[in-house]
Amino acid sequence: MSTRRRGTKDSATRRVLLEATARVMTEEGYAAATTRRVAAEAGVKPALVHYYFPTMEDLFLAVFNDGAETNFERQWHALTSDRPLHALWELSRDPRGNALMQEFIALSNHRKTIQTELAAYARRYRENQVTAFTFILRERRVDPEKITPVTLSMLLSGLPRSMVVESNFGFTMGHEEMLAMVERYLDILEPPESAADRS
Amino acid sequence: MSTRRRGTKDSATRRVLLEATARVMTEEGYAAATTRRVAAEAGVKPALVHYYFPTMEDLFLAVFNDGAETNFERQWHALTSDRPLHALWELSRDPRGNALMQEFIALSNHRKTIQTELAAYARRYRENQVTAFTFILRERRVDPEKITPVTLSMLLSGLPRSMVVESNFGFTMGHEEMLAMVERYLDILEPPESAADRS
DNA sequence: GTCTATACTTCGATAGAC
DNA sequence: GTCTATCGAAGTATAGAC
Repeated sequence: MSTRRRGTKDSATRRVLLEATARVMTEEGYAAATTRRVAAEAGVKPALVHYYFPTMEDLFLAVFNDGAETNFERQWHALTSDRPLHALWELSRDPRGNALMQEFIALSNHRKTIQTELAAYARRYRENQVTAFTFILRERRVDPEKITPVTLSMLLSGLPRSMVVESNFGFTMGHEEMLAMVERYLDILEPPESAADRS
Repeated sequence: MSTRRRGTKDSATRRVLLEATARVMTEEGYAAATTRRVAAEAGVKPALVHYYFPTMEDLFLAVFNDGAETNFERQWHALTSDRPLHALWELSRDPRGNALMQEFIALSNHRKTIQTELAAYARRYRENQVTAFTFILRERRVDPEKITPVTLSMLLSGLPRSMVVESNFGFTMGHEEMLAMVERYLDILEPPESAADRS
């Protein structure tokens, strides 16, 4: 992260640039997010990009943190909802939050700074889930031999993630069947109409 | 795919270029696989790359098909082994076959031709598994309410895939626990010493 | 048939006018 | 805070020498 002078943190233009970059990245891949392309998407001149973000790395990191914050908020909403497991499953199936992170994962292959941020983000995200799941599974008296908080977390995140990836290149074989199976399973852990509200 | 004149299919230089490209892609990401970088890795002049592969797209497609073939061979070995489920799980956990495909998935975001190839590859790969699993699950009398061939296939591929991705950016929280859980489960379907050779 | 020299484009980034 | 002008490096691809 460079320390050169730059625009204020709450500038409207800055926001426009962040959103333009995220849009380009999700729709055309991170490699398409060039100074010129981003500027065009934001409706400004290329040099202005470097006024707000001295290097491309600064820009990518800002976009990442912005997206991470959004994802944490969504996660919070899901975890505090009536049926956290169902809500989380739906959230993970949503291509919106996934697409951008997918690009950062790819980008992290040759940007060490992104790699560090990504690991910290993933850790916090999983920890949040594990904390919530510990309560849920304990309350449901689920046998730890069958499933544990962290394995459930990995299942409910990893599985939809790879399904979203497959959908993105037009491959959906087995998706519906998986969907039905997972929902049957989640309905056992979290009955539909809170019919099984045990003490 | 361009139709311009190019080197013979079995040229040694061609092979060197394919392997150099695969190496650069897996180690530094697809965006690093540029004409110059690949040439340097292969120890040839940049322009020679375009003699064998008129466009970068031609090169990417050739590398993809090469890797796909390797993966199909590995899959075949796993599916025809003593304990296909265990072998397949190990195969999917292997970063080697995964890393390159991961890059092509990212690349497919803005290369339509890659996208098409990828979908065809994924389809064939999953179909192979589903065929084998149909026999295995039927033989084991597994309740289709619990797991079906295609869902098992998705689990045994998607889960390790997202674990490999996480490992790549240095995040392994829960991996060991998941590993232990899956192996316990696989041991039920495929007992260790073929102790349960029924019928 | 194999490789090199080179054209042309686009990249990130900066200096300085407004 | 935004724009014009421009730099050197790196990108793909081609024409033509060997």
